[in-house]
Formats: sequence, structure tokens, C-alpha cells
Amino acid sequence: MTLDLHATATSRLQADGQRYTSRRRALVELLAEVDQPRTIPQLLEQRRDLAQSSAYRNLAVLERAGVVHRVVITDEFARYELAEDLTEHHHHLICARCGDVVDFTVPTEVEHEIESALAKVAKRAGFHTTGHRLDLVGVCAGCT
Amino acid sequence: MTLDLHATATSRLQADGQRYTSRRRALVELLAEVDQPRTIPQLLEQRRDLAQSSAYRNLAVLERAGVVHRVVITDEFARYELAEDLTEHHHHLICARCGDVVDFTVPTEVEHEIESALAKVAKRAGFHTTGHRLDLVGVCAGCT
DNA sequence: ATGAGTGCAAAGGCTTTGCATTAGG
DNA sequence: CCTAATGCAAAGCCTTTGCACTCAT
Repeated sequence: MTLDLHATATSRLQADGQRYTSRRRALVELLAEVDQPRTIPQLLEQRRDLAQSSAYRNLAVLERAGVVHRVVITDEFARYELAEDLTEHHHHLICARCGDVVDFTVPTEVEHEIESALAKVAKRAGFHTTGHRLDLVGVCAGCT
Repeated sequence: MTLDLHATATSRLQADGQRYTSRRRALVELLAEVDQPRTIPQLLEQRRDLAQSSAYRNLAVLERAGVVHRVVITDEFARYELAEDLTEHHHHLICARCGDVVDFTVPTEVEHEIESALAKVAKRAGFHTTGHRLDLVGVCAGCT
């Protein structure tokens, strides 16, 4: 799995004319460790040897290559997570208490219901959707 | 409708110890005119007599009072719309082409399906949700 | 009069960029 | 070798804040 992840990252970056350098690999590893989108300050705190500007630049490169995905929740910090096809499908629980964002998955059957409802929405509204954002606002486990 | 809107705004602001001044009323009117969340630059362009800092401050006041709602889509500009209970329930179509955000409503029956699916999600995940964000990414009418 | 509201300008905070240095292929 | 990548510092951009002025009550 980890091997696949890095192999995939390498090939996707190469396809975009980019290298899979040590810092980029470090960022991908940090994102793969956790089940929540992370802010750049969080990433920098875990890996003090990463330069802030390079982190911003590298995450932008990784996003263009389709390795990571940028998630905008509030306007304080952008968050990054691995691209959807490198993780399992999930949604976000935005904690109204602590502001943290955690992934959470739903049973396949419910997922299908939501997707079918969304498909109807798209069809009736008469446009082709390229994706959707579905997040729940509530209270995370840590905040009880 | 318009009368109700301003009457409601007045009472909600009063409940928060705030006045419904001309600039605040102007902001509410601008938001009521369109069916999409607007950025502060957009609002300032339509009403050149509004001061930028006051617009930021007044929208913050109006949000605390529950008259408007702040919507964060990307990290460039925050957007504001009338509070949900002052408009009809709607979702957002984020245009991948021009970056604009437009409201769009769905048939009640589909809306119910989505809400019931979301209720299941919340229940199975074991938390109390206070709300959800459901936006579609696609191409708006203007971009065909 | 008296405090809320307003406008201008300056400061904050996240993110991006310029530039010299380092490193990967 | 030679270009891409990196790190530091400075600049950008959206937003907030300080402060004096104005307006409503």
C-alpha cells in the first residue's frame, strides 16, 4: 500500500514533468499517516525540517499532479489530504467545538442513496457535475 | 416580503443590541436582489458609497445577528448571502469554469431523499449534526 | 450629549514570489 | 553539468483594527 502510494505519486509527478523529491515524499507520508485533512502549520510542526514556502509550493505541485487535494473549510488555513483515489471515499466532519476536521465514512448503502439523490439533483438542474462537496457540521469524538 | 425582510433584520439586530443603519440595510438589499452569495468586492462595486472596512464590519454584525450567512467556497474571497430562514432552502453550484457561485434549488422530493440519507449518516456515525454543506461542482448556466 | 456607526489608513495573517544556493537525473 | 527544487526573506492580498469624525437617540 505504502509502496503503491509512492509509486503512484512518482508516476503522476513524472507525467507532469515533476520530480518526487524528499520533501514532497515527506508531505505525502505525513498526509498518509492521518485520517484528516491537515493544514500547513500542522505539517510544518511535525516535520520541522520542511521550509514553509517549499511546503506551499510542493503541495501546489502535488495537487496539480493529482496526488493531493486541497480542501477549503474556513478561510484561516487551507487543508490538504491525499487525492480521493488514493484513499477510501469519505466525507468531512467539521467540529463546531474545536474547529478540527476529521474524515468519516458512511456505510456503502447510505453512500449509494446519497449519490443517487445527487445524481437526480444534477439531472433535474440540467448541468453536468464534476464533483460535489458534502460535509457535516457537528461535534467530533474528541469534543464528546 | 421586502417589508418582512427589513422588519426581521431590524428586530434581530435589536435583539443583539445593534441598529439597522442605512449601510446595513444597503447590504441586506444587495444580497436580497440576487440569487447567489456575493463577495465584498462585488458588493462594493454595486454601491460605491459603501466603505470597505464598514462592509466587513457590518456583515460580521449582520451574521452575528443571524441576518446573513457567511459562505467560504475558496480562499480568495468570503461570500455572504441572506440567512437560510430568510430565503428558500438552496444549494450552491460552484462553477468550475468561471469560479462563480450560484444558488440552485432541487425538487422537494429529492431534497427529502438527501436529508433522510444524511440523517442516516449522522445516526450511524454517532454524532449530532448541527448542519451540513452540500455543494455541487460543475458548470453554471452562463458558461453553458 | 453620548455612545454606536462610519471612513480612512495602517496593521495582521495566510500565502506567494524573488533570488541565491543546493541537489537530483 | 544543468535544470528543477529548496530556503530565506520580502512582498501580496484579503481582512481586521486604530482612531478621529459623524450621526442617531
